[in-house]
Formats: sequence, structure tokens, C-alpha cells
Amino acid sequence: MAQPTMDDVAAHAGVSRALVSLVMRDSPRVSDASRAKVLASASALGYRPNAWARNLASGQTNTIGVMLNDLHNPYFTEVAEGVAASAAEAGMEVLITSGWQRESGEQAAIETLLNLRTDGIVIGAARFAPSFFEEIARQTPTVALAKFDEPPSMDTVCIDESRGAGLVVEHLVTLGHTRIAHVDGGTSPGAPERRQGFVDAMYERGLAPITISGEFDEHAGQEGARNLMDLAEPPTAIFAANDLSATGVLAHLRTLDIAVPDDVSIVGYDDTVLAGLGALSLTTIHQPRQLIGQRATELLIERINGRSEATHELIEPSLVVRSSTGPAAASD
Amino acid sequence: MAQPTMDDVAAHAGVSRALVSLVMRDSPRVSDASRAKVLASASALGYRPNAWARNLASGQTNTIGVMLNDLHNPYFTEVAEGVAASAAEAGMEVLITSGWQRESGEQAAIETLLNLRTDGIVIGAARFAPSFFEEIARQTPTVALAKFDEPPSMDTVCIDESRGAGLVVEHLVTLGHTRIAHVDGGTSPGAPERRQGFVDAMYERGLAPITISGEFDEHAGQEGARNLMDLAEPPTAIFAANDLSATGVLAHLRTLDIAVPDDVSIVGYDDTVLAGLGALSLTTIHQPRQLIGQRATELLIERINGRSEATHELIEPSLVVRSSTGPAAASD
DNA sequence: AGCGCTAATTAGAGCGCTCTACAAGGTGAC
DNA sequence: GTCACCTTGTAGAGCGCTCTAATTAGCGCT
Repeated sequence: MAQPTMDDVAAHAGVSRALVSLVMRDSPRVSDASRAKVLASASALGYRPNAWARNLASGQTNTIGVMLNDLHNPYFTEVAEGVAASAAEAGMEVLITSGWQRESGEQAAIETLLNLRTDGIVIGAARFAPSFFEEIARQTPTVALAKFDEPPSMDTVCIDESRGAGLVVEHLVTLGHTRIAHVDGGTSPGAPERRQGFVDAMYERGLAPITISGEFDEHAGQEGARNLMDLAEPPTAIFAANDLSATGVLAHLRTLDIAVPDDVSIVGYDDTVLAGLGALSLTTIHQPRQLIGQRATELLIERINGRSEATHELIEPSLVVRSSTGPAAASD
Repeated sequence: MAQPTMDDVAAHAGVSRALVSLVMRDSPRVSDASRAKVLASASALGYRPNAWARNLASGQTNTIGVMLNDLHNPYFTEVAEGVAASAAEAGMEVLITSGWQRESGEQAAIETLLNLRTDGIVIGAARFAPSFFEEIARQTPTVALAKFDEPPSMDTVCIDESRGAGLVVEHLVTLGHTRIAHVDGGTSPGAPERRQGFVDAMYERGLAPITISGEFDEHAGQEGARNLMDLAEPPTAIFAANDLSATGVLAHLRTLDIAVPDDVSIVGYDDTVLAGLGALSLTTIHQPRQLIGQRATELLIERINGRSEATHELIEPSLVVRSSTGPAAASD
């Protein structure tokens, strides 16, 4: 399966290799006649440029690498889609690697990208220490899709999680709710910000926040709901850490024959496919995931083109109202 | 950001470039002393091998490419995970590209992989014509994760969809159901095989299959359920084309106050995260998606190592019983 | 000391392409 | 005819690495 090279094409067309190279790169410095001749030879031989050789010789790859810690997570795959869209617009290729949820895998995936000398890298929420991020950023333009305590030297793009939680509180308060509880997501990425945003928004309105610890899964939602409904004064609205957890809350309330949203309102977070299902129809927070990918790519390209100061972008989430929330019952 | 090359390391360590190359490739032909010296220089300079140059010079990439038509679809991402696992075991890298659901994108993604001269390619269900698959296979070892009418010259790995449908019928019949209906998935990939498997399995048992046309989505499930329950003799069990469609069926039955599974049993397909939710708890067909990726990689590696005859592998799905199915009501 | 043999190291020719610098062939103005 | 200038094409030196073949070092042995 020895593939033809540029020299083969040149010989076949009776021109120099340099001319073939120009044709392959769509140079305007080629006459129409030669171009046609070269293209004909190329397709006759089944020629296909060798990306390795091309990138080595040109010193640039025209490719951006995306490292995702977890391809299962629709969050990241949609982000990747945004990256692909913007990259395509800029005429760049996208190569994806994944760490498959193991930290060692993430390191290896980054190494692969670094060894490929991609023009830049987008890192989707890795578990790395900030110092490791810095090390990567020192080697190539980098955009991290994560939140840092200290503003890092690389660009970052992330969702304003606490703003999302604020939208939830605003929505519920407008509906007349005052006893609002949050089943949080523990220490999972984004969860602390959501809780903090919830607490802040409640205090801001002079309300007492109830929070209970949980996880980003269904079981945590069930447990949380059980504990909350056992309270002397149960909440009239429950804000779950994410849609999956909200599903658990919903399942538990159903076993108690508590009507949603008539007795208790439920809000999820993430606007996953779950939230849209007719059987669940969750009010939730939508994150413009594609937009994240797009902005990340745009920032990356700016960096590649020479910008030196770091930029940190915060993307606004939005509220999606479905049928799991309604006016507070006129209890007291 | 000019990165150090092998020559820089060699100069720093006071040895030849060839020696550095041997060290980088973990050759046993290097003395411990030199190895240590070289590694020290490499890390002092922050040296990182250039994959483009390495692959160009060695003529092999040690990488397998995976092209997925759609990263949103958890089916493919899990397949990719299987590929990654097997590849890691074989010491190969994995690079993923995606067509983002557009056919032009898929072509471009394949081109990228072909230009990269990866050692082989795994193609996750593209919309290509068989002839295009053949063209790709002529250029590099290829495994297609799709079903073909004519056995193609490349290797294929796919799920035995009709067997899955057969498992569903077997399960329902064992529970005493005889009036079983299938809301199909139209012409979506895999759907025709599921329908055919259903029909065959029913006839095999002397039962009359009822099928109604649909899609792989929730709405189709609702519509299908509505039409089926309007029948003079509605079915006692509904086999939906996939979990999403089953969710629609379930939602519709709930609006009719039909108890599941007491009055009507429901079966989904795919064993997605939906099926496992407490609020849904669907009996469904599980597809060993990771296994598909693993087998695909193994076949690919065999091919890379010289096997010439095509292999076509069929993976067995399995039944997962949850609480959406139960004994047939003792109606007649 | 000299020999054979293995282990360790190196020189140097590419891999397939890009890119700079230059050459050849027109064209038009004078 | 000569010169300047533009267009089109080409030679040839790399890009950073691998790999073959050759060289050198090291060691035990007579």
C-alpha cells in the first residue's frame, strides 16, 4: 500500500515537485494549464498529501487539539461541537483526544496533543492542578474550560454557575415561593458555585436558604427529597444540583403522592435531554455549551495570532421554564 | 516559543543525535549512564519529541483514527471508549474526528485521518455509500461499525439487532403476552433490523406481529402508543424502537391512566441512561458498546499486521429486565 | 600484547513536504 | 534592440526525526 508522493505526481505531470506543492496549496502563482495538468495527475495516481510531512516542513499544523476528560458527558461533546464550528470557519482542523475519566489518561491525552504540536489546545475540565495547567500553557496556546481560584495565565471560558443559581431563585421567588431548598452536588465541578449562588441569591432577598448535601446523580436527589420532606416545614420548591438529581427528587415525590408542581416545584440544572422529556418536563438552567466552544476557539486563535494578555470569559446561562414549577401553594 | 530539538538535547548531553533518539524510543541498546545523562538533558531543556517528524521518519504513526458521525450520541462515544482501551493495551494512540452530523463533515473528517496516515481507521456509522467505504478501505486498514447488504471487503463489527428484538419477544411471551406491538424506528440505522427481528420472532411463535411506523424519538412513541391504544384490541405489550421512543409510550399511557406494567408492558432498546432512571425503569436491550470498540480495534490491529481476508463480527446484545414489564393481565 | 566478540555509539542518508531565492520567458516602453 | 518588470516555474536546502551500516569501546581470553 505504498502511497504516491509529490515526486510521483510531479514526474507523472512532467513538472517540478515545487509546482505540485503550489497547486496543492492553491497558490495563485500557477497557470491554469499547469494546475489542471497537476490535478489530473494527482487524481490519476490517487495522490493524497501527507499531513506529517507537510506540517513538519511548514512548521505549522493548522490544527487545534481538544482534550475532553469524558466523552460520555454531553456537556463536553457539545462544547467540542462549538469548537469544531469555529475552527472550520477559521479553516482549521480539530483533533480530539480524551482522558476517559482517568487522570493518567488525561495526562497522556495532553502529551499526545503537545507532541503533535497542534497550534493550540482547548482543555475540557481536567482534574489537573493549576500548576500543571500553567506548564501546558507555557508550551502552547491554551484555553481552559474551568474555573480557577487565582486567575491563571492562560485564557479561560466558563459558565457563570452562580448566576444560573440566581436565575432559579429569582424564578421561584417570582412564583411566590419562600421556603426554597437546594440539594447540592457536593464537590463535583461547578457544584460549589451553584450552591454559593443559591445561598447568596436567597440572602439577597431576605430569605433563609436550606441546603442539603448531595451528588450529581439520581440517588442523591431521592435522598435529598426524602430528608427535605421529613422536615417540620418542608420546602415548597426544590432546586436540585442538576437534572439527574432533579429526576431523583421527582421520583421520590411521586412515591409520596406529592403533586408537582402543585404542591412542590422542582428545578434542575444543565438542560440535558432528560429535562425535555414529556414525562419529566423539568424547569432547568440552560448552558450555551456550543457557545463556550466557539468562544474558546476564538480566544485560542487570537492567542495564536499573538495576543499576550490572558482573557477570562464568563458565559451567561439562561432559564428554561417547563412544567415542573408553578405558583407556590397558598399555604400560609 | 521555539522548542528544543533532538540536536539541542544531544549537544547539551554531549552525545550524538542518534543516541538521543535511541533513548527516546526506550532502546535497550543504550548504557544506563548515557540514558540517565540524556534524560537529564532532555528534561532540563524541556524537550518533547515532535510527533510529525517522528512519524514521517519512521513511516508509521502508531495511531489509530476514529471517525464518529456524532459525538452527541452516547452509543458512539462508548464505542470510542472501547477503542481507546484496546488501543492503549496495544500501545497505540487514538485520535478522534467527527463529522458533526453533516455528510460533508464526515468526508472532511475521513480526509483528515487519511492525510494523517493513521495506521488504521474505525468508522462509526457514516452515511457513506458502500463504494465510498471501499475506497477508504483501499487506502488504509478500515473497520466499519455498520451493517452492509453485501459483505464488504473491509472488516465490520456490529450488533445483532434482530437478535435483540428476538430477546424482547422471548421475554414478553414468557410473561404470557400474545398481543405484542412494535413501534418501529422508521429507516433510522438499525431500525429496520429491529423490526424484521421482531416480526420473525413473532411468526416463529405463531403470533401475529403488529407494527406501526415511527422514529427514534419521544414524539413517535407517543403517537405510536395513541394509535395502538385506539385499536379495538389494544396490545398488552409495546416494544418501542429505542428508549427515547419508549419514554414517549410511557408518557402517553400515563395520560390515559393505564398502569405500567400491570395493564401494559413496555420495552425499550439501547439501555441508555434514560432506561435506568427510577422514574422510568425501562426493560430494555443492552448493547455492549465498549465491546464493539474493543473488537473493532483488535480486528484493525490484526489487519495492520497483515491479515487479508475480511472478518465480519456480530455482537450479541442482552436483555435487561426492569419494572416496565410484567405478566400479561389475565384478560382473555 | 593481541585477538575475537559483544555492547555502545555515531555518521549520514533519507522520510515527503515547504519555502526561499533564483531563472526563464513574455510584454511593453522607449 | 535594450531595459524594466511581471508571471510562471524550478533548484535545492532544510523541517526534526529514524534507521542502516559502520565505527569504536570494552572485556575476557590466550
